[in-house]
Amino acid sequence: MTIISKQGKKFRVPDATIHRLPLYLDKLILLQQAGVKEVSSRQLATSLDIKASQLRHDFHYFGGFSKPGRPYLVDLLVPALEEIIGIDVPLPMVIIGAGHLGQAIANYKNFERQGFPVLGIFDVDPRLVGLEIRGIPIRPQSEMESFVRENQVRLAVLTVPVQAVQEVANKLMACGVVGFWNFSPTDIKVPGTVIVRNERLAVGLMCLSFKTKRLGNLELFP
Amino acid sequence: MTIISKQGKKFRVPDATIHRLPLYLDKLILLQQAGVKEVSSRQLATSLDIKASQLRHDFHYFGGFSKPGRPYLVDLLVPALEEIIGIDVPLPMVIIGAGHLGQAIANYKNFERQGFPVLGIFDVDPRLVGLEIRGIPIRPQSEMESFVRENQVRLAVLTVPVQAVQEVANKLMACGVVGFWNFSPTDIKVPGTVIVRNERLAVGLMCLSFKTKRLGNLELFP
DNA sequence: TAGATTGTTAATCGATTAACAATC
DNA sequence: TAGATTGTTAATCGATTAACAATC
Repeated sequence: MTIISKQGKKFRVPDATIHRLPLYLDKLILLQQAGVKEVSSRQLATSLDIKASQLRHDFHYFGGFSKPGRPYLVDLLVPALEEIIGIDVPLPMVIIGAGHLGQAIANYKNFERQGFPVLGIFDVDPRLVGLEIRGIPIRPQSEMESFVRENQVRLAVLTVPVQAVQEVANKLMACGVVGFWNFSPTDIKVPGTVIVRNERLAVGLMCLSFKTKRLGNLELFP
Repeated sequence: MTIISKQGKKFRVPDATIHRLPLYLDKLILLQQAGVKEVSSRQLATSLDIKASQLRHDFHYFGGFSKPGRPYLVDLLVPALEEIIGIDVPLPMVIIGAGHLGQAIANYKNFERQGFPVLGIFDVDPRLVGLEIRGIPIRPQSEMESFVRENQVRLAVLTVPVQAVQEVANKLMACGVVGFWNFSPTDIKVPGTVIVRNERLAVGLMCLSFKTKRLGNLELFP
């Protein structure tokens, strides 16, 4: 659902395609680590349980990565996808809210490895301030704005209570933040120049409830 | 993407619809708490930033909840949606993996309130075993299977390392688990009689990267 | 060369939106 | 009654899949 221009040309990439790019990259990195040099769209698609034509269609948005007749070169495709996704250049982030979820995210080393270093963690609770998570100190919320400005942070993780989330987001936007990873179970209002990704965990849980409770009268293969 | 039969009739509910049901319920509970008694499809849809016809179309899968000419009654719709989603009856779960994320989920009181009590938490690390989270003790992984069997647990949260996840899932399925909330960044293989919900958090982060890095050359309103 | 495979367009499928009769 | 609103079907839109020429 996004319209972007690249090298002068304008085109639209569906959200569903954007969502699949990290999955492609993931599999390709596994192949690379296994020493595999070439992979066909069919092989890669099969391992992801999708159709090869969908994979090629997705790649086509970005110009294609091989020539007709030749499979993809893993060592060429990995950095190409990394650049497309944007993780070739680190995107530092701050975490607002040092509760259990905020701490869990701060503790997850893979995010840093994948290009998302946590520069700071902030909380209003004075009992949390001063604690360290993987060497990153929890700072008082009052220092958030100056910190974000000084470090030119563009991405913020929101793990604050529902009541606080809009106000926190407003402050952050005023300091230059243009992307939010929102874990609070509510939407935030932002202008069209800001990207929000909502992770409403409870929604996933309820989808599970809906489906598991119907397993008895589910028509599995129609 | 699910085919279910209800009262003899068979019909197919799109995943997109299932996903919206919790959002409807959420707004309706807010309305209920505010003392609102009636709400039209247009009001409810507008507050969720979707079209009223989509909301009515979604409701139509479940038979409709009002009569032509009359708006929806909040006090009638809330329990109806709760029953459809399945949270009218609690769905107890166990958490496998008491790392930071597992602990964060165990700590989140709202899941219990919404009908998903955590019966047990399990981990292989003897240093974690014996600790308590909200009164729920972390148990040794070796007790997982007997516990799941004895308590007839049907839903499991997987917050174990990638290498362990398939084996853990296999064991749990053998003990009667039919739903997985999988936070490990890998797919698990299950038969068609088991539901898996993958929460690959890194994917969300990469979508944010893709989009925020293109904000400069984004055609916002085409 | 023959078989395999990509890039790319066309066909199909499914989800969203519009329209409107029925009804309060 | 007139205006509002639902349930329900039809039209539209967008995403997935199939097909195939080009090419290695």
